[in-house]
Amino acid sequence: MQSPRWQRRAEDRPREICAAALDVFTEKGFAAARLDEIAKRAGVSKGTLYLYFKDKEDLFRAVVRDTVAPNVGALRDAAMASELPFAAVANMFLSRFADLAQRLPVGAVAKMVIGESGNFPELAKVWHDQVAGPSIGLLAGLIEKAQAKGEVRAGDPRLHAFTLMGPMLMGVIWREILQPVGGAPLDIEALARQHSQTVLTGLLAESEQ
Amino acid sequence: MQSPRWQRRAEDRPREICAAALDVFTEKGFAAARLDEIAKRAGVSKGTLYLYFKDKEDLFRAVVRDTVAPNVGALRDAAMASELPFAAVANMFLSRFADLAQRLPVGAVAKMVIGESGNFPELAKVWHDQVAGPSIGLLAGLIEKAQAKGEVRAGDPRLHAFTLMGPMLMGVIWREILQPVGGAPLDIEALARQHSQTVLTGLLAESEQ
DNA sequence: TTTAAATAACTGACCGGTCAGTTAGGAATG
DNA sequence: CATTCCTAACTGACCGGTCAGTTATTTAAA
Repeated sequence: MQSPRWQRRAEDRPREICAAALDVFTEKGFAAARLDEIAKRAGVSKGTLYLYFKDKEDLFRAVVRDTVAPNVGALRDAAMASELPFAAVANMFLSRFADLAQRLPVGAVAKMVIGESGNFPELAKVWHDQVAGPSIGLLAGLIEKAQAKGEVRAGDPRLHAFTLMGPMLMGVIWREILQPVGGAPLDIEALARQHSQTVLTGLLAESEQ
Repeated sequence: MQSPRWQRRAEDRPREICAAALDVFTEKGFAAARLDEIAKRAGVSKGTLYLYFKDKEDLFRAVVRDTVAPNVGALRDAAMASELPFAAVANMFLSRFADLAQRLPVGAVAKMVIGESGNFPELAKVWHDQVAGPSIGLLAGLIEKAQAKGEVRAGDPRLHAFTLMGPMLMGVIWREILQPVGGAPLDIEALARQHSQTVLTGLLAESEQ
């Protein structure tokens, strides 16, 4: 009595397929990703993909959306505590981001969005409108308020936001792209800690300022 | 008396083809780029591509190499003046990078390397070994020296280098990926100026430190 | 027994790469 | 200076493999 050749699992399939697709899409990019490969990794035949997704593009979008969606709210929360001193908020924001980047494939999705931004402008748009834009905007807003209270030095709040977030993005990309080809390992959490300390009070030794 | 259907220009062809290929590869990525499209933009027939390049992959590598190569030395020079105070060196480094990013398609190449890093690991390796690694290493070295002289505060020099360069990378990516889909325009030079000021002496107002 | 789920064989468009043929334009000749 | 010859440079139709998407068929399970 051999086990059945396959089982009907309409509930789990979409998730499993998305997971497999995320792997392949991030490894190869959209165009070079093979549906046969995705099906194989999902433990399913190619035809099955078409039971749950209209076509390759539909699957790609589903993958990005499902992986991005959970992130959206998480960071906003970190800024709710806007009564705290700016230093504390910035600290919290950075460590929250680092935590997120540990558990979710932030780097992988970023890589996909960057790599396919030419072929899927609306995908880059989703990323901008729902992730990067709001995050930067939020930060810039916080910074502006803190400036009004005299907590943060003068300067374009948006550029300050880049100063704050840039190293984290660079860290994520380093891990995703360069670490696999021999780049020295990078501890994102350590980066978040040291960067938040450094950026707030300056890279220069106090005696030099 | 009509002008000839084509001209023999063996000297210029490779450059022209590379330029066209850079455009198409950065727009579409490697897999989605069509050789017919590249040939068309280079004002040449598809067969001509094969007179100068072995195959699509050879062309791709040539494009990346030719575009990356000129950059390699440029930044190193900025650090030669290592007798100057660290603040001056950092300033020079950042503004030099911004200048470079204005004139060369740094963002476009970065996008290509990131997007195709899965399919061309050795390309990511070239980028790491010849561009990112040395730059970070150079910066980290400078920082370490400056720390020894008491100019720069304690902390992992490499992480400090991320703090310094991250925002610039983020700026380049923002311009390349998000600005075209509605992201607010970003002035890289302004970013370099403000960031170098800010990061050296701290984001917090002096009264808060 | 019915039907929804899944498969595996199939199709056809598309595109990287080839190559037989064409042309520009310089060199040799008168 | 005109003419002929020669070949590197170039073209574009074509071929064969690949792969997204379809369909006829089989099977699990209600």
